[in-house]
Amino acid sequence: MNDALDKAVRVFCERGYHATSIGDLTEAMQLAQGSVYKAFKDKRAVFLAAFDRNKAVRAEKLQDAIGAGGTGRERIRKALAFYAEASHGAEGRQGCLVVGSAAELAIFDDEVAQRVAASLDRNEALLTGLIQQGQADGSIPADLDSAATARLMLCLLQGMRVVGKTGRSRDEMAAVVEVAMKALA
Amino acid sequence: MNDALDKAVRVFCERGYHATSIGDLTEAMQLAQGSVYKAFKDKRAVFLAAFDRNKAVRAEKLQDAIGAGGTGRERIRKALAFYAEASHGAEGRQGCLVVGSAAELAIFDDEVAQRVAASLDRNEALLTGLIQQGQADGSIPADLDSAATARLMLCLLQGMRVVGKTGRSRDEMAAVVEVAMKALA
DNA sequence: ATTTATAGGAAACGATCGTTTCCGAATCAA
DNA sequence: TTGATTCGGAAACGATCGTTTCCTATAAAT
Repeated sequence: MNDALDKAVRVFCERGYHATSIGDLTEAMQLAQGSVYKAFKDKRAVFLAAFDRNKAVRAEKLQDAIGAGGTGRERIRKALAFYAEASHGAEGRQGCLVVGSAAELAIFDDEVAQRVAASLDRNEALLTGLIQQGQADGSIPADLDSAATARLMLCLLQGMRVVGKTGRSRDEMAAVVEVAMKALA
Repeated sequence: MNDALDKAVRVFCERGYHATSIGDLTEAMQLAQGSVYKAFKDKRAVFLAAFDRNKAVRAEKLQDAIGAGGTGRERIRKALAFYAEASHGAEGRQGCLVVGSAAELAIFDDEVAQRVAASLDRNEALLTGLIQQGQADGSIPADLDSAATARLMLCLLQGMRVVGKTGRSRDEMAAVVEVAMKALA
């Protein structure tokens, strides 16, 4: 089922919610229409499940990317690099489900809006934690505003995914990461 | 007609392309269906016209915001503040047509993709110009990578519009701007 | 005043969508 | 082998969408 949801995630990323038909989903998930409606109440339920699945997968990959060791500064760089990697080439063009959901559904679907906000808040909190770790281990100045800096990083990450939809190169995005590290001065 | 297109822009921002019906457009634009189809070939043509109209309006407001005088550094700050202002409260929730188009249409509509890329490129070039002006007037270090820094600013601006959809306060966004200025050190 | 052009608005079209229902095939238990 | 249960897939539903057409009313022009 998770495999099928991963396929659904890709379709929803590429086409958005309203432009993906049930046929698109069944084709991508390799399930019959009957099976889809047996497993999910309706299209929206598939979307919400795909959203949650995507959130879990991306969160795990992000945790793997930033690792357990290293200074807070190094781990911040790895987090930025992780998003840079997802914001170029084919994966960049595929887009981000959180960004797409924020743009398409956040106004008219409270439940989706809540999940989008929760995803962003979670990322913001993770960034804040990394910054505070850096301030504790001395790799980031103690007088830095950790909350505002984490918020800047959050905006930057989401923006990279937007800009990445227009087809940028890995080097372009990697250069952005290097400049962004100045915010930790 | 520009008034009507401005209304169309708002609807497309809030609902996205696929979720806005012709009825939504006629209601917002205060035009009869017949009039819409007399002025535009189809819904997509309305969208493209609205996109262009939005681009012109926002570009003019941005130019007004950054002004003609001041150092490059000051004008960069004004540009960032202009986007911060658009990324909080009700206007923030309304969203950005460029971001929405990038997420929803950039993959399956080459013409829209081209316009989205052009909008981003234009903003990136404008930021690059402001940075280079700052390097010329001494308000920004000469050894700074103007291209990469402008790209970072572009990602940040688009990201602010994404995060702004979840309802942030003016102060939160203003604080991001202050931190972002560190990238010009 | 008559004609012409224009905009508004209703109606109807084909198409597509999400959803439900139904039936045949396959799997597994007894 | 028989029976029950699950799953795939086709068909059909009502609804909605984008689009076209047609008719009326208003205003401009002769």
